[in-house]
Amino acid sequence: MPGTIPIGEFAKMTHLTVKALRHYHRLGLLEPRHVDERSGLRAYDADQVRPARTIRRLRELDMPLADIKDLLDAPHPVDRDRVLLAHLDRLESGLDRTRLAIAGLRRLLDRPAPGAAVRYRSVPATPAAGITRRVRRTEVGPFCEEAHAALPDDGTGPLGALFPEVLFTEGVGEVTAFRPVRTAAATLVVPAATLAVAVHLGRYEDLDETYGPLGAHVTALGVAAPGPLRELYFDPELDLDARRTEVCWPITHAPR
Amino acid sequence: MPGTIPIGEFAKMTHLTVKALRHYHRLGLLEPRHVDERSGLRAYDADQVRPARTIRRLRELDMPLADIKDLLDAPHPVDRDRVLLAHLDRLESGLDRTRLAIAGLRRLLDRPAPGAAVRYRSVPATPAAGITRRVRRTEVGPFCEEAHAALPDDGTGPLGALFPEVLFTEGVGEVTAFRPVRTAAATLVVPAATLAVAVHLGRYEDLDETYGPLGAHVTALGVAAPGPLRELYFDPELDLDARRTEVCWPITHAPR
DNA sequence: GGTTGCGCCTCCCCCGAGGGGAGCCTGGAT
DNA sequence: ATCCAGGCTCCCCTCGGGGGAGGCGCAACC
Repeated sequence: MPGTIPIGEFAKMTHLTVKALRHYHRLGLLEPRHVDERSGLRAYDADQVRPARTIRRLRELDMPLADIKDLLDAPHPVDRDRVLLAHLDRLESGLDRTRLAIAGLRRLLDRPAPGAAVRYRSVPATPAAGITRRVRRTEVGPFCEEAHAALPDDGTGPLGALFPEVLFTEGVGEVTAFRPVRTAAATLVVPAATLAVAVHLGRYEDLDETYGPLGAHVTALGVAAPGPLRELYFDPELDLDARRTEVCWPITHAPR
Repeated sequence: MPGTIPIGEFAKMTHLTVKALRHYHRLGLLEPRHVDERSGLRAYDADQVRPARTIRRLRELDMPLADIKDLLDAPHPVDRDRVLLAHLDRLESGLDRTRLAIAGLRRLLDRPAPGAAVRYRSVPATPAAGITRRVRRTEVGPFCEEAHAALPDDGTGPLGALFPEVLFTEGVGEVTAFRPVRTAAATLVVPAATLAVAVHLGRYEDLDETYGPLGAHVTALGVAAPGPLRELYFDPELDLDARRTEVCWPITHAPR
């Protein structure tokens, strides 16, 4: 006689609420062993307690239900481990993010407004090897790292990236990671521009600290121009805190 | 001339999306310096970049917008620190939760089904000192700890708690933390009951591992009875992993 | 024989922090 | 004259359920 445990009893055994159990049923995550056709009453079996407990533990790790489903459906323990490890990686990077945010917050509270030394520069159109992909702003770091690693280097210039304005206004856009190369090896042309440039020292995650003063400077002078922003990375191999990055904001002309 | 930076420009400076900025405006979290009455166009000022960055950092810490508002509105740095520390505590406890979940998951994957040794026992109505409060299941641990610390002890019996069925089925209910005392000092009576009892060794957070087999046992015998479940805590002063807890499930009668 | 009341059901709306997109307005460039 | 960029509002969607309304069937109680 399959399915003998009513949902309320099952809830007590698993410490999952009735609401949650019905939700998991609807999603096909944990189907009661038997559902009465007339009344719709759910009936569970004792051997479903373990999967239910697994779900509960994974939810305590904030794993999305879709991933939990994948994990439970995976027939092979290897696949399960893969999903699990992927999630633990996510947790880990969330932790990193938290640590960085705390560090940034501390700087924000401790220091007064830093201000930025801004220079102006006109650059010609430059042939480069590059990779373009539509990414969210939160994924820019990993994308650039990956893309830059895949680019050739013939010593023509530093690594860089182009960020369209929509990336900032809408949070997603076509980012181009590039490195200048001799014309023969180029896959794209970094457009000519007149730029206001500020130097950022430190982690890439803290670049907003330089964008603020730079942008304020540019708009205060009324020389802001449309077009993608760009960043140039001079010491990607150095320690996180020692990296020098140029942030370049398009302008119509160098003031005065 | 207050308010000169349009929202898109401000988004580039702060790395907040236009959507997010409008959302913060609606909530009164970050009001543009100026809003055109006719067109509704928002205009920000350069000195709003810093508060915006603060918001961004706090959001990276998953602080709720309401708390961020409190923090920004707090005139006194002491108040700010209080809100901030409270949030860091929350993060910390979230981390604890994660660690526990990982440990529980490991046990779940490593060990086969543990099974539970179940005994039966009838207990008489017992006078006790107790505290009752409506709590969510996730807050049961802190509540019991706090309540038990406030209860008198005359050596009559071990600490315990009563959990109504709705606590499990709906996730919230009136929990009673108690300790048996001589009649004169009693504030409530723990009701008489016939109980199926299983012993749990280890952390309170892992008690569901004992509820499962115990409940399965009880329902398999068909002797489940209505009424609150109870737990008795024998070694609350021992190390987390060494604590002995009796989980008591109401039954109609001891089988055979 | 009513009438509670429990345990279960479905259905709908709600949260938080925005994302996605439709549809409109306005100003500047072509 | 037309197009587009960039702004606006409004509405629906996400995810993991919580809260509650309203209904069904069964058991116990008066």
